[in-house]
Amino acid sequence: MSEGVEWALHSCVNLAWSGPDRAVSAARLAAWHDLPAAYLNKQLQALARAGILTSSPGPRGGFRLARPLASISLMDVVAAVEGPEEAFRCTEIRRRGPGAGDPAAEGADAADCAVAHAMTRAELAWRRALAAQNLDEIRQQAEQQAPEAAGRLRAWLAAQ
Amino acid sequence: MSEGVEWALHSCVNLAWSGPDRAVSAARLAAWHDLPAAYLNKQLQALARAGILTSSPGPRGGFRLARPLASISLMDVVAAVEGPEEAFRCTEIRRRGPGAGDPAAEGADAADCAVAHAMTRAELAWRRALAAQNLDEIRQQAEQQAPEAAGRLRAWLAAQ
DNA sequence: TGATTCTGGATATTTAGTATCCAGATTATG
DNA sequence: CATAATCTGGATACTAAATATCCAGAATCA
Repeated sequence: MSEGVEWALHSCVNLAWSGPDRAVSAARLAAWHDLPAAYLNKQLQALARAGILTSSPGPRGGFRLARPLASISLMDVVAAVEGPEEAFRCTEIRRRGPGAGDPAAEGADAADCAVAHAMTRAELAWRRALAAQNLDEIRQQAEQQAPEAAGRLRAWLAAQ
Repeated sequence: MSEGVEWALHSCVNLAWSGPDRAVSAARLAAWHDLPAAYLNKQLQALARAGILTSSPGPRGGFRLARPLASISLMDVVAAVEGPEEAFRCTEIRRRGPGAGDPAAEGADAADCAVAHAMTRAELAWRRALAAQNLDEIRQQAEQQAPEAAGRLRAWLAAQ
């Protein structure tokens, strides 16, 4: 799993803390946690393409949340950053070499590989668990641990 | 997820099909599905270190299952091949840059990052789903789809 | 004794992830 | 209108991890 997921999740919470009326540039979001600005910008673009953020160019431009945190699941963010591919990808080794069965008997509509089927089932459990958690829950827990976090971010943004 | 997981799962089922009394060399297991022998050997070594397979050198040597398929879960194999690290690893970006809170206030025993906590919860669901499935279930499903698979493998091994 | 095979380390190759840079388009501000 | 700030997307470079090969040593069987 790429680091971009961690950056994206924190950035979304930071955007919520920064308030609904201001856009925050990729450069400032990156500086807040000392991340590479140009690379974080790529992740934020992916979030914007996925409809999680909106973006606007120009002075006073930047990124902001496209919808309330409570309506953004971890799955939404992971899918936006990591893409649609499954972590386990079946390469159909059972169809290669002497172990490959009779191609005619199996045909194009052969049943799914039992190994791939089992791995996919586990991955679905992971996706369900991601979809069951939303960013507002994360924000609440983070605020319990550090109630001053939102205020510090807003103060720092105002001073930039 | 590395391809080694797919190879390892298929190889375990193939070892079950090859019968309990014979060891199969890495070279033959690899040839059966046209895999790189030396590299598959590395995965099999990992399975042996994890107690899933046993290995013996010399002529008539090779790998065999250390215990019944039904007592080997997908989680066992994935852990053996992929290692103990979590797919999502928290790099604690919240502690870097201006966004880092007062280090004294947080200290060494600071609460877990809310983002990491949520991602870990999803990963636990994945692990549970892997642990809930064993290799014998996979073998049974594969035999339903291709009842002749075990016989073909044994015949091919005998001809080697 | 010789052939077979695992073991583990060293090394090379390939791919994916990380990171930077730039030219173009858009927009706020003075 | 001119300037500066910012996103967009492509091109490119760098780094780390996965993939793959090779070899010397030890164990084992015939």
